[in-house]
Amino acid sequence: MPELPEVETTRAGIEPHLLGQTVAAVEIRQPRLRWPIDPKLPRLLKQQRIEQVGRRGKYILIQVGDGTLILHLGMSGSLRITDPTLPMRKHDHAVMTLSGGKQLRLHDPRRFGALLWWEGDPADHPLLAKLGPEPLAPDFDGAYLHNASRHRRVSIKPFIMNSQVVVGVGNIYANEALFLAGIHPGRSAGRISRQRHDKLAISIQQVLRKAIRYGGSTLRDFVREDGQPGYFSQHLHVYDRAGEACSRCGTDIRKATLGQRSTFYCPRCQR
DNA sequence: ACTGGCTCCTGAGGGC
DNA sequence: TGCCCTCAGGAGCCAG
Repeated sequence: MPELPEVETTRAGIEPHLLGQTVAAVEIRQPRLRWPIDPKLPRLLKQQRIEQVGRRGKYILIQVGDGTLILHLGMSGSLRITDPTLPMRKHDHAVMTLSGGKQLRLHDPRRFGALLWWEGDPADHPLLAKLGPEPLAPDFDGAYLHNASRHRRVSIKPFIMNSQVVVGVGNIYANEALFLAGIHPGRSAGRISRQRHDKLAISIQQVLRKAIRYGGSTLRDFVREDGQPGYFSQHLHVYDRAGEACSRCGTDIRKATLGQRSTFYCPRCQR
């Protein structure tokens, strides 16, 4: 399930294949994603030169001459760079053929992803305008988290998963970061001290940086642009480890539901 | 202004 | 072997 590390792994993987290339053709095979793909997209992109492959939160931004292709992988999406002769797979919903001959294919079985066209500054797009800071940027720290959480009663886990608070932290890394910080996922965000928010901000950055180094986490279907899985899954301390011994104290990892999401934590290490 | 619940979708996995 | 059920989840949207 693509969170920031998986999206960044994908972005960095496709970037060298796209930069400076021209879009030769775009084929929409299944327009019904989270929002319908604009039928004009192939025409809008044709002959456009790819100038930048960026990222904002979990959105990949492919900037061409006249605008930006905004791409979200949802929970089951992946992008691959392939040879055009490779047969299409089920759920290959959109295909971009590049001037150099390779193809960029969007594969997304659950179709929670999105492929949108935007002319103008991507930061002004309604989906991006209200996003919180990037967790790996200097403006994200304990002071910010502490300030943003005052008088908020929501549990800390859904709080850090809220993209208006900070982008890119999904269920896996929220669980992991709270474990590293020793904070119980159900604790009210507004009742966490400045010092513990410092530790949480650092833990979020640590777990995301490390996951990016390992190419993200592959649980079910995430693959990199070359089809390889990510290798961070084996470094997860609590996620999907209910009943296993805590790596720090040996207590059984517990599973609970918080904000309709599976939550894993060590009842002894996390308070 | 917040908060929690619902929703989209398909495939994996478990029970019988 | 096959069928049915449950669960997984990003994030917009809505009601209270």
